[in-house]
Amino acid sequence: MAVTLRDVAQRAGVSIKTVSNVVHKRQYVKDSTRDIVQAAIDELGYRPNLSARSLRSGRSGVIGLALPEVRLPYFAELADSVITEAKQRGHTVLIEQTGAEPAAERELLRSPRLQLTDGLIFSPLALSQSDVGLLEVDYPLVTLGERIFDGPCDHVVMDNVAAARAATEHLLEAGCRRIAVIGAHEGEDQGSAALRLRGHQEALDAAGMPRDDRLVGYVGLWHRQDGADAMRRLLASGVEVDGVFGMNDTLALGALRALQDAGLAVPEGVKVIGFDDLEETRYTSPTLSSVDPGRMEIARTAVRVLVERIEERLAGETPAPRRQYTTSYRVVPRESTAG
Amino acid sequence: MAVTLRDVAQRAGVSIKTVSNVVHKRQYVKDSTRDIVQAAIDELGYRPNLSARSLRSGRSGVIGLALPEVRLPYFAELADSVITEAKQRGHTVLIEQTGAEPAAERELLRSPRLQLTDGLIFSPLALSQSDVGLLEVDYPLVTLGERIFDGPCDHVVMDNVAAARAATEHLLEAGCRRIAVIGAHEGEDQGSAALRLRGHQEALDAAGMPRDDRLVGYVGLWHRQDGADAMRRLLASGVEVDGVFGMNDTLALGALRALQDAGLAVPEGVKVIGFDDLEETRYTSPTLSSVDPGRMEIARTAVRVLVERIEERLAGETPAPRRQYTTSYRVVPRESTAG
DNA sequence: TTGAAAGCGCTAACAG
DNA sequence: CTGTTAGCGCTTTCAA
Repeated sequence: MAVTLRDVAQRAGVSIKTVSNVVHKRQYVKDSTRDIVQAAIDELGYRPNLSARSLRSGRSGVIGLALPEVRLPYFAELADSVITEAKQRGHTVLIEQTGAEPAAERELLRSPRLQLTDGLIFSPLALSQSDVGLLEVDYPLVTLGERIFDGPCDHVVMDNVAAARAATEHLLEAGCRRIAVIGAHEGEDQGSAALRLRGHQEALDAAGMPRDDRLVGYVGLWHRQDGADAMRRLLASGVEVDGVFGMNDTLALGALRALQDAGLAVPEGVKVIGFDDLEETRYTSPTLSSVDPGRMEIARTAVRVLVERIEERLAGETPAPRRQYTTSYRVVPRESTAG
Repeated sequence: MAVTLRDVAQRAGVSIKTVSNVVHKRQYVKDSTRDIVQAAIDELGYRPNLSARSLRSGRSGVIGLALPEVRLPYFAELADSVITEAKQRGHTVLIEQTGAEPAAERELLRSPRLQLTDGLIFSPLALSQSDVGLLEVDYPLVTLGERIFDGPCDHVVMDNVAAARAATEHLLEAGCRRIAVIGAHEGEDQGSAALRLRGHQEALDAAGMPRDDRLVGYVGLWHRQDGADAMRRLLASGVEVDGVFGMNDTLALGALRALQDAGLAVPEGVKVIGFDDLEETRYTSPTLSSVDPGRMEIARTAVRVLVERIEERLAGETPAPRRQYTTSYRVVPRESTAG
């Protein structure tokens, strides 16, 4: 079966401690000994048993990433960034999908499935302030997004209000006066949808433009289909529209499709901006203006903070106070808001 | 620190074996005992240490999934399917990205990073027949795709030649006579690109159409940009085109964009079909015809076969012979090949 | 610079 | 039905 430290030690004629020292590239091993041991390792094809190492040392080198669904482009790109960053730091990533279901999100945090993970990066969609107690867990946890403001854990967040405000300001500068916003959630007041809606309204207010409820497109999820459906309903209602802010790119692309189906030219008749700066926005027709939420920075920060917590914990230090990290965003103008 | 079986046993006044029996929902536990133990588990918030369980039992409940990059939509959707299917069977998924680099793919198979994984689903891009020896590993391994025909492991594959042939036949039936194919790899003869090119050519041959090298678009990768660039080169060369087969949807969407930039109407002037049936093909403008490669079936089969191998191995059975599984495909006509 | 030995938390064989 | 106990492979004092 598997080759163990003991096998290598026997082959090399040394103790397992010495082999362990070689494996971990520790000093205090005579060069000649190291060579002999290394040769034995290579011959036998020794690979450390990570379960045993993890049991003994208390760390597995695996971090968990919980998100709604990886097939949604934003989360696919986020997962990519997290995996890449984690690899840099010698960690692998285990992915848990919550399907954006509140029950699944709540269960996840207590799930034994995470037990061989050193810590968790969690992008909740459905949790709200009332679930804040659930975030009191006995392992390192970093949350992403803005659902939970005052959780007991570190938190990486983008300024959704300001970013959304910038998106709508961009449409205003492009001359739009009847701006629809697609992606609102009925009755929500602290999720991404609520914050982006607020930013949108702040931009309108600052420009002295009236808020018009008929220009708010409510949706269930933030998929393409939802964007298309909401846009169709808006158009069918007969309300006049010359600009659309999609709360994410997939919504905006769905809306774009609905506009084109209705014979409206983008950007000539209606201008459209999305949010997330997905790769595909560079290849649609027209290319889609968007807000870059600083995905790489979010991933990098989350992984860094999590790894710091893991190490702090392992060292038995008293935990530093929880922090909130705010990343930066920027508007990326493309064809859909040109001219 | 963490609550162990021993703690629970002490609290409940039973032995750890009994607690273990309760945790594993085994029979032969008196109801009254079970209740007491369960109460202790809940009170103490016991969660099994999976590292220890894994060390002892030889299985971690984690399967590895190695792919080029999750941010590529096809792989994002594949990962989603694999994760969903694995969850059904009580496994979690650890993702490794190879970045489509040969060296990374080769290293991965020997990497200790996979050591706490029960088995691996591997979607290689750069390995070739000469690397077949690398696939001789001492853990359960299932490969996806068609790079390696005669590997020593189970293999889930779609019939690329037939599927590509069907795509080009679809264009021929729609009346195309000058069909470009985008995505060929220079000098390759056994990867997806080569197989899909072959299928394309078979369709031309069967229809008695000439092969025209000027209609073959060579690319480096299969990203949108590559599709757009290849299409632009083709158009710039002055060759006549009335149909385009993109070897995957992102290539096709890049090409679509290039066609539209050149003022060509799709589908009126040029018809376009892709491959992968990504969700976004339903929302582009025009919607993109594609070939559904049976992603769910691929994922489901791969996970099932892998889990079977893991169990076979755990039971100490002599391994059944390696098998190849071929999944089904179908052409999905949409607006880009209509009329 | 190297060796001996304890034990991380759990499973399962064996005993009662 | 329930308890006892021997390791799984590794890390890590503590000695030598």
